[in-house]
Amino acid sequence: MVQLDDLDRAILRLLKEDARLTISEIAERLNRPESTVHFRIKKLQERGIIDRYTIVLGEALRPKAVALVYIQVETPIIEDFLEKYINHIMKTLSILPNVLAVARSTKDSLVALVGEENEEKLNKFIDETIRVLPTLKRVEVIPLTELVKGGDVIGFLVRV
Amino acid sequence: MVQLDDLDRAILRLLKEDARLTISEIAERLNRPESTVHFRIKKLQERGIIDRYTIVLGEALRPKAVALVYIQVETPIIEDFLEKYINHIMKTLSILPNVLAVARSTKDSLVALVGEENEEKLNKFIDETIRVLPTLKRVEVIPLTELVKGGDVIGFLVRV
DNA sequence: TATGAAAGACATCATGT
DNA sequence: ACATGATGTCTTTCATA
Repeated sequence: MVQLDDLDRAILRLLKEDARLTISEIAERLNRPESTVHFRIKKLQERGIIDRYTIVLGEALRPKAVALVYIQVETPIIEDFLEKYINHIMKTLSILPNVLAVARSTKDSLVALVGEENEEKLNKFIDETIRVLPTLKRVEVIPLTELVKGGDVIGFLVRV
Repeated sequence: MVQLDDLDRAILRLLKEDARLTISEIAERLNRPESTVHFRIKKLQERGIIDRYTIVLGEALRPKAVALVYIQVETPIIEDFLEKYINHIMKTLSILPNVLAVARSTKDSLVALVGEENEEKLNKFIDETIRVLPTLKRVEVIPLTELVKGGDVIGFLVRV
């Protein structure tokens, strides 16, 4: 369904590294004419393969302590309530600036990626904002001490 | 330590949404001269606050089924071995294209974000590549069914 | 640090091979 | 897919406040 040839992939890889490369620079590196590179990029954008261009923020603005928080809620008698309650928690967490990402997991659980300046503040946040939520069955905190792959994902997620 | 004024933040927010906005467009939206906006962006880059420019890949290239895999290894007698073994696992996983991110957690655990076309392939991958690793104490799979905040993080992480 | 103006570089598009 | 050229826009630099 998604047809990409070597040139498309090469262009995407270069833009992923540095989206500010000029068409002429890309053309030179790949030994292709500028007009071709321009045409390909235009198509990649139109096809939605390039979704958007963005910046990654540097260390200075990234939280130093991050953790995944797995939240499982108590299963009520009425299942419809569970759905609404989980959605409510997710929306509530999403608003907070130190909640970098929120994802639904199973029927009765969700995960949040949280960040703070340091460990103490992070734990304080988890204790005072998450653990206090009513009718939780389980809260599992998975600290992330070192990012090996996807190392700058925090710089991508953090807001200013 | 990081001094950002309102103008800096406004510029960063705009670039985060769309890093291809021209200086003149940004200048117009913020009612500032182009040269000022140019100067600020230059400084933000020099200070490393803007780390880099990149693209987010669209739905077509994103894995449809993603999950966090929490991996805890058996603690051996010799602690030095634990360290080396965990590093080895992390490096091994990092090479794989459907492993989107890898992070160290505690002394004896790590987390991987894995993605595949569909659920079956994802489970197959986890079973055949992760669960088979020797001396694991616990493997916890947390499927991510819906990303509420940070929704395009997969498009940021995925490689071509 | 901020600004205005000027010069050069660039993307974009049309046309044709 | 590639080449070329024309056009308007953008970035970058610099002098000045």
